[in-house]
Amino acid sequence: MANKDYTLNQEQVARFAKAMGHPARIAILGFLAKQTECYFGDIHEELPIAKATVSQHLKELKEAGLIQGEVETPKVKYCINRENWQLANKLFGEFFGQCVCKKESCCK
Amino acid sequence: MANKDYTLNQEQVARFAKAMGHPARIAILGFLAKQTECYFGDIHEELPIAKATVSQHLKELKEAGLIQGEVETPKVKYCINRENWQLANKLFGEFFGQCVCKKESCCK
DNA sequence: GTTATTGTTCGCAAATATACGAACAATAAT
DNA sequence: ATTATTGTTCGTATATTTGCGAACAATAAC
Repeated sequence: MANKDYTLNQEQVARFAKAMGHPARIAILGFLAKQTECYFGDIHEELPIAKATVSQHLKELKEAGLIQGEVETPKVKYCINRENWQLANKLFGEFFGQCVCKKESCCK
Repeated sequence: MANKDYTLNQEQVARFAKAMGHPARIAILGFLAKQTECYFGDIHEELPIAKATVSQHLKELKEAGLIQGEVETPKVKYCINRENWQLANKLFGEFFGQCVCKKESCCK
């Protein structure tokens, strides 16, 4: 084992990836990405899961920084966190772009 | 709840993302992406975890299709699965690109 | 003050994920 | 045949994730 520990970049990419690692959360993000109107109820209607579960997924996405929410009593409005969305886009782009295997395979 | 179920695209993105949702696996992918020589021992040396755990992470990455391995007794050579790497790159690019929040925020 | 609406939080159960050491498998070297 | 090298698999322990219904909170409407 070498110098141990992971870089901040690796941790950040993994954090974003982990948040995106469930179809329901991908569906939520995709839904939010396509609009500017975005209430909890609308999101819930799009998904085949209970509202408690939806709320939990939203919480995880929020903690990962990919979305944000604001209360408009009695509703709650969610949307993409634009800044972190762009950061994630950049990090994933760099991550995939670093592969030397663009033209030739490594293994056979 | 609407039409239920997730699309194949959503499932695939989530599957790739889930596989990338751990710093050790991000480190492994990053390491592999930068070379054409890539034996288990080299990967293990880069990581702060036991070989059994490394082997397990490699298995997950292989099952997700992001890497592939071939035995060169007594060693095992791993590398990026070029085809799926490019697919992942494409899917993530499209995913992040679909956001309408490129120039204006949705929420305040 | 009830009642209705909209979401969140709590408590729980079941399933997965993470990590490790020990045992094992396959070959090569002695 | 023993021994050494390189990884995988097994068994196990612990932690996290996923999912749900029920209870709760915050307003608004009556």
